[in-house]
Amino acid sequence: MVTASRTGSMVTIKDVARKAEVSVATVSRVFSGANAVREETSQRIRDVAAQLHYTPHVGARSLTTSKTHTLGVLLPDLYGEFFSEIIRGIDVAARRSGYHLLVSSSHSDAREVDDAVRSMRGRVDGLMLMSPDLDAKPMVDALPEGQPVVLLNSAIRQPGVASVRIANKRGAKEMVRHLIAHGHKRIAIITGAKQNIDGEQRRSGYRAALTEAGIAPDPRLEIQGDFTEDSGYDAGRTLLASKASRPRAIFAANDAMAIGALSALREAGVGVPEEIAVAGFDDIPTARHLSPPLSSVHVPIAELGERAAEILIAGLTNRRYPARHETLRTTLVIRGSCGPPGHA
Amino acid sequence: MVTASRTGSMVTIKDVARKAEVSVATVSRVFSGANAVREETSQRIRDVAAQLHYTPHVGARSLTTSKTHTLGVLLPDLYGEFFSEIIRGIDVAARRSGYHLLVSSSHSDAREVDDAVRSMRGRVDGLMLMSPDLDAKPMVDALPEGQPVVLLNSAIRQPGVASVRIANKRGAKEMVRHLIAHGHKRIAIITGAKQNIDGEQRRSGYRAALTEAGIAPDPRLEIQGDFTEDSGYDAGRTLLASKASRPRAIFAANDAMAIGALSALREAGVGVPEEIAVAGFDDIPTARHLSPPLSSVHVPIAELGERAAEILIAGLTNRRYPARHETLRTTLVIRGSCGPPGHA
DNA sequence: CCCTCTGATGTAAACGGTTACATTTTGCGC
DNA sequence: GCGCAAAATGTAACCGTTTACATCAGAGGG
Repeated sequence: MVTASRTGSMVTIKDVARKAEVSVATVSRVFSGANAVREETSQRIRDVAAQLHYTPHVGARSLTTSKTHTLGVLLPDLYGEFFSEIIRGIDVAARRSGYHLLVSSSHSDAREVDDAVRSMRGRVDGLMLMSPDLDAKPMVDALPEGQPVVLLNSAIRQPGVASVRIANKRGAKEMVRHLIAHGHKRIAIITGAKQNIDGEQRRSGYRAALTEAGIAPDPRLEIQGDFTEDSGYDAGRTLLASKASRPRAIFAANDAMAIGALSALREAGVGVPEEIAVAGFDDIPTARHLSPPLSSVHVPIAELGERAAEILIAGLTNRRYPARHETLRTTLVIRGSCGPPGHA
Repeated sequence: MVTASRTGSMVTIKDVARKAEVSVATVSRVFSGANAVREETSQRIRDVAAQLHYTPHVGARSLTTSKTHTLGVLLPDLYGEFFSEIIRGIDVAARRSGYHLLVSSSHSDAREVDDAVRSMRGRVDGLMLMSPDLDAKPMVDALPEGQPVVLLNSAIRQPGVASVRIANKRGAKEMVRHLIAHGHKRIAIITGAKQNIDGEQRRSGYRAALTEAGIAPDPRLEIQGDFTEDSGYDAGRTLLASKASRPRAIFAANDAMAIGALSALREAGVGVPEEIAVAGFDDIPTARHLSPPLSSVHVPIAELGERAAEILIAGLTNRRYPARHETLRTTLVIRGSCGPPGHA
């Protein structure tokens, strides 16, 4: 077996040029798809290249062309179905246009985001930044001037910066409306992590629905959660404990917390939905396998990533493509956990 | 607001050098952590750089250093909890050592893998390739000579090529043994996709357990699935249909199919586990929320990715690090779907 | 004072490609 | 065969860094 002279000493365009007895320019033209090279020559070069196992060095190429055909993805975390779906959506759009993905996770503060962004300089053509924290402003301000970027589920909405988000408030409002239509008045909410824009907007939708129906929001029915199953469980127990103000329905700001709450109810022997109806948000795959199957607000997560990538790529391809702001609609998914089917 | 002269014309090391009235070499030394630069000079350069918003161009740097501090990840797909967990595990190990991740998905045949590998030339220091197909050999053969690589869940096990895998056979065997210990003799299996190494090994473990217990494998009890929930559902119906050979237990080669089978059983009014016990493989998060909670073989997915990354990085850091082959143990997770607790 | 040595900085050649421009071939009409 | 435009190829500068080597200034020894 023929091995390259030394590991790591890869064959370059020069080696090919020498062996094919042409200049590097000609070889380059063959591989960068330029036209003006005779078929005969082209073939010879291709043969030599194949024989030598030559592969163009993409890094070097991008240095001159200043195109990397790579998209940077900055996520706060990589945990759970939510992020994996986002990435999948991004990947779908990216590969459709021949882009690669450079992913980077756990960016909690502006400092870390800045580091990540710097470390991507010269490696990506554009960035997709997910910053669900309410104080995302500094992160965005820290971005380099001309950096093409699309924000995902971000609290901020700057004129020049494209963004894609979920219609959280609207979705929450619809779900709570549905619960109200079932005749419930005492509806509790398990809120999301403090400082999280999604959680905040969902809570806001919850309140709006109540107000709309003339129901005064009761602070005792708003339990602070943090999007984890455990916090949902705790919240469920808290709600059951208060005899005086026990709710008839619980709206959790995400499915994980709804699952936790369901466990608490089951443990306490409380019937769902007969005694207390439960609904979640996100519609993760697990939701429909629970018993009772969990009603939820379906979020098109993959689509969120896909649209973000599409917008970014559009802006890359066509400079002076306007910075769009898109909001993706959710859909209500009613299952057994919030009442008998066909009741509302 | 001061904008760079033109979008895309980023500030380079030369700009900093000029403004700080030093040579580019000195600036470079400051940013690449070299020592021999006077504190006073260094500070001045840092100030100018900050003022100019200068960030080193990582791509250019890696051209000279031939280090990219990036790991390439090639996956067959990006769908589902399995892959997201893999990536998360890889990410954990990568970021711990300061590496970035370049991910690329949907590689079904050798040709696509080859394309992806080529497109990563010069962009990554090493590769992690997941190729669960039985005919993965050509993909591996197509890899460039000196390319550092770690194989994930691969069918092949070449001397020079590091790999990390799951103890599929052992895990399956343990689960089937457990079912046998429950007194079951007629145990069916819903197998994984043809050509998939994981599925094949799990089936093999199933047979081994039966043989070990002196039970002759019955071909009618081996139903071909493809890892999807739908195929599990179909398999479940098929198994119920055959009156003569209806099984007492069903072992699905993954949880998604077990979920499908459970639906089929529920639909048919068959009691689980009283009439038919069910067990899966993978132990996805959903498993414990099913009713009855699904017994499964827990696979340390994130750990799989993490170990792969660690091995790759070790090989990168320390050339002549031997090509390791690791096999990760699974653990049995017994829940309600295969019998009353404490019965075996 | 001069010499040598050391530490700080500059010079210029890589790294592996692309591409404007120059130069050589080729094909074609006459 | 000649002239000329078009096609094919070569030359060399450049992309933004790093780094071996050269240079230079100042310190210390004699």
